[in-house]
Amino acid sequence: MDIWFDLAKEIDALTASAAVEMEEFDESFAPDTRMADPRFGDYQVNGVLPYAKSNRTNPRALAEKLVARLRGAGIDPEYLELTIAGPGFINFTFTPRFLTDWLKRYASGEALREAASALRGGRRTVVDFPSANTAKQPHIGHLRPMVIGESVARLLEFCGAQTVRDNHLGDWGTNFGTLIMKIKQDGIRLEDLGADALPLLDRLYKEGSQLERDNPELRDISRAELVKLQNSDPENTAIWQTIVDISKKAFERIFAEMDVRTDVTLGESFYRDKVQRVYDELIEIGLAEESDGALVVWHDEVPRFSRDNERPNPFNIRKKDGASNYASTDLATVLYRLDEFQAEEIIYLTDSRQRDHFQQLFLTTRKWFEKTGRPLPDLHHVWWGAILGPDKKPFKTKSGEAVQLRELLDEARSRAFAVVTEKSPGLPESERRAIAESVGISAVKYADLSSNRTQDYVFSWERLLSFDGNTAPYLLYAVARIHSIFSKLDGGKDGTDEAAASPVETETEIALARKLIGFVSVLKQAASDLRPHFICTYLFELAGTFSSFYNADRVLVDDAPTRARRLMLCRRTLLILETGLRLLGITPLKRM
RNA sequence: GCACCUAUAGUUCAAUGGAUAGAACACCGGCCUCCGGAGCCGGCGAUCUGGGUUCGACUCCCGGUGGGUGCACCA
Repeated sequence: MDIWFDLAKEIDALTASAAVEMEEFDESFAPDTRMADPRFGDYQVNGVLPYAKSNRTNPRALAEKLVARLRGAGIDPEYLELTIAGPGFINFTFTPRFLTDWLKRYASGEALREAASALRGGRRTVVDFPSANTAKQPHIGHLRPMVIGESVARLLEFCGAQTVRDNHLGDWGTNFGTLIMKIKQDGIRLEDLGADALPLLDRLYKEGSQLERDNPELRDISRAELVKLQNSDPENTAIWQTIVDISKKAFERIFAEMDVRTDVTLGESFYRDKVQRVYDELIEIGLAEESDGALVVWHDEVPRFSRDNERPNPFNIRKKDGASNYASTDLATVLYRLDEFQAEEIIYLTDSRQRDHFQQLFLTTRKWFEKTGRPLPDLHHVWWGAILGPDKKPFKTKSGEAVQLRELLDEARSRAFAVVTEKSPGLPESERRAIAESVGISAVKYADLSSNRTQDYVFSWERLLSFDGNTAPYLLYAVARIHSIFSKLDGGKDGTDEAAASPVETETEIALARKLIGFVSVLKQAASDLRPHFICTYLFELAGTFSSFYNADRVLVDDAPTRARRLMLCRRTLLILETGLRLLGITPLKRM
């Protein structure tokens, strides 16, 4: 029997093929393999229960037969034990020998990555994030797209996807009309602004919008400025370009601090000459039609997008003044990603408020590509809930403004510095600063990742910087602690040979080994649901399982095989913890 | 008004239709001459409400209640 990597998949396949050869089963049988409660085993096959029910046979007896067949079908009893429980659950438990061999087989980051790369084997995937805005200072609303997007991209890449990380910059919207109007009205010379340009632009836009609310006739001026921009008017284009450059620089600084990487930045403006083709095609195939002067797509089969609604909500792909909007550019973007990147999958990361937009985008794209004979990439919208303050309302400053990202990160650093100084007063200040930098940013990221993204979560400095509980500091500490075990051994070398390690033996060793091999299933789940919190939950549990082991079983003992296997468990825990943290976009520390 | 999301211990979060609903914080009680005490072990304590489907429901369906969000020319 091989040392399987994807254990659930192998068990599922083995069970299915055993059943195929039995007259008691037909094709409708699905093993339904899943991770089991450790009390019962490592994996469980539950599919016998519903199958027996629909075929009116005794599930327990059926399970007995299936297990007998499996025992004769290549399952090595030295590696894997099968038992039946209750009404017909089949439990699979890997033996200490298998656990130990698995740990020896998947011994490095490279080995894990290589094995995992089969999960998405080269799939060409565009990850659309973090889609920053222009003319706006980075604020807390930009946190989740960066943090969740980076982690999702890393998860996919670890699983072997070939990704293009595309920062789909919001650089072509109606807001430029307002902004240009205000800039001209105030006679502002952007080239004189220097370093404080972005906060000023942010303010100008807010003031401009307010002016429009007070004087509706200004909206026509703004609209005219936007149309001029879209028609390549040199003056407006120059203003626009300056604004975009200022914004990009500010965001690039934040990306660097947050360790967010994108491959390309193809903003909405990039598609300005590509929307006409979309209009033409959608009109030609009869998908788009005029409504109140705008060009729209109705999806009558979905009640809330249908034309006979009380409050109609069509997919508006061209405004009545002829200008494009984000629906136009998003459609052009899908086509570009298909033509240029041969995208097989596109993943969009935005907050929950854009769910309707993406649903309409996906419906429209599907009909459009079907009619024109194009392959349809898998389209996914990865969305999330809001960050709430202690009062359970959206997290804001005391004056009701959005919290600036710069201020948030600075506060994370200074709070982390205070904590690190309290815990490790002996370290030199420069090192405490460096640790605080990492702990602070990691803590903010981890808080954002550790709960199910579709839920709102409550932001609390105290909790996210705590060294107890499911937090970044706790996990970073667990990593540092294991590093220290090895740094004490002969200058970092443990002087033992893993091949000499005997099979895991004590209850706590076995529990830890089983937890470690469970990483693969968790990785798969996180990558297929695009939910990083599965990784967080797992790492936190792993750290706890390790603590129990480390407390119960002394590592540095004289007996060589025992010492070797316990050191191997330490090394592998470290490997999985560090691998997992990196998948979250967090760089582990060696000392803290 | 219509639609979507959501409701789990005192609090913050888990739980691909599976076995006794898990953690952490807080609270209470134990352990250890402890390889980093930023430790280990245990206790207390919860599925908003009413129906339904299912061998099996926190999970799926229907009706309430509370909270959030969205409803074309903003992105």
